[in-house]
Amino acid sequence: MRKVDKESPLPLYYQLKDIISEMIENEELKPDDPIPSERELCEYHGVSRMTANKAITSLVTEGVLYREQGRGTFVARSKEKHQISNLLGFTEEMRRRGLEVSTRLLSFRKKAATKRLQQELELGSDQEIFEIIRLRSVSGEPYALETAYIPVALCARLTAELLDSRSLYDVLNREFGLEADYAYQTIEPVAVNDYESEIMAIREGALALLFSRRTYLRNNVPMEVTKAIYRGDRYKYEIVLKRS
Amino acid sequence: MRKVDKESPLPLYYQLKDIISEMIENEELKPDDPIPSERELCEYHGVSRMTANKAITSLVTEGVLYREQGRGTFVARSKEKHQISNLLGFTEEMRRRGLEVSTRLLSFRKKAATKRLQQELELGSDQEIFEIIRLRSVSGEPYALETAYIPVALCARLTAELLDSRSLYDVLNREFGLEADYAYQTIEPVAVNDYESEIMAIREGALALLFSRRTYLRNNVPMEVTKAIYRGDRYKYEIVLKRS
DNA sequence: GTTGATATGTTGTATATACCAATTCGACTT
DNA sequence: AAGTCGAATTGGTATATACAACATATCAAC
Repeated sequence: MRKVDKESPLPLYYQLKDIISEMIENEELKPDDPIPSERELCEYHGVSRMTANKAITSLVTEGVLYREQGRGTFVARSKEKHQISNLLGFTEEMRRRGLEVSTRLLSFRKKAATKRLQQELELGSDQEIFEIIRLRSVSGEPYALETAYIPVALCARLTAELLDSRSLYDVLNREFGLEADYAYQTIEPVAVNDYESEIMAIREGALALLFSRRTYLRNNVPMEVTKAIYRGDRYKYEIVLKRS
Repeated sequence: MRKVDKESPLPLYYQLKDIISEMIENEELKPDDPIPSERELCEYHGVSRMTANKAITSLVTEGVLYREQGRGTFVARSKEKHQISNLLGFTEEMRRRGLEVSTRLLSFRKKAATKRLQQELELGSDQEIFEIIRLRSVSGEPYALETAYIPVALCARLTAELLDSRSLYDVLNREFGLEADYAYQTIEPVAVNDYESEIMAIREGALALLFSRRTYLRNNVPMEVTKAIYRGDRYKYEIVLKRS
């Protein structure tokens, strides 16, 4: 094990954190292995126990280690698996799972916002929105019907051509510098209606999930409102819940 | 300002955290207000500076406060809007919204785990599980039907009486020291079946959401598997998505 | 063999103290 | 009026120590 450098300007507890993290990355310490006890660490490195304690506490709050009183401190199982970035568009989400996705643009038009959309997007009564309706498919099979509403003010130069081959999030990000920061989403069970069943080639009244999402930019400006119908027989929504 | 209670079994730093959090919630301290300096806090409460420091450090890592060296420690701008604690049991979640909730225990028994549950809970073939079926109501109206499976090994002393008046998470936490750390959850649309429709007093075939959840402890040991049916006409699942 | 006390090791919390580093602000100088 | 210096205040880090709470192994007594 490397030792801390007392001459370094870096805090001792910080160096100790690095040393332990490094040993885990090098697999000198594997998941569920006990790390040296606090007393061993402070004797070995010539620091006080509080300093070792601080380094370990920090790694515990980061989820790298876990403690059990009276037993010791152990390496947590890799968290990578549990980290699902859940602010991805549909395309990115599916690609992640290694599936071939395609999107067909069904409708693209500029229109006045309804009262409800005005509220949700925090718009004045004279501001227009884009309405973008797209059909999502995986391996050629329809999967979801998505309608997005975006204030024209945010991306006036948006055209149907831009959306033709690329994902909405990608276009908004690269062409207009719009980056989603957070979103509110609700999920409800619904039965698909006439139009939806025809488009998605499923029977009318079949089960589906309705996702209603409001996405915001970093400065808390609403970026888009999306209503999406996902086929219940193909799609299962997965999320990871974490303790505060 | 309330003072810490030296006779309390709760750690001093923990009490101090609560006191500061409380003052923020009561708006005695508003965003960007400075909180008392560490030295003031330790004199006022009669604790050492390290203890005050520990309380503050903890709140800083939680994002409640932020520090500026040489200037002081300040209340962070409210994250509340974006912070949905999504690892709450049903009871806590509804109470947060100010609704009156009740739970009726329909069934409580010890049984052998199915193959599938053995896998999900990482159990050996001889290990038993508790099956807990509960009906959730809001204002006396049935709302959700929840079936939880928990390894007997984790809470052998669990009884129906314990669950009678308290929430499952509360009992597991306080009586057995089991604290949920993270969970995987899937959501699907379903039509309620015969049994479910009768219990929940809705029409057979009505729309509902099926939540399947696998909850883990901090050491990545599976704690419970839950299948819950939520009435679609009453329940809308809300989540907040954040950028990585 | 089982039980129970004891010793030892672990983390959890807390104190008292010390010095360092960044900021603020007033007093003083120019 | 502007700049400079230094004292005071704030958080940042570190030490040495102590006792509590919990877990586990060991060994003696039954």
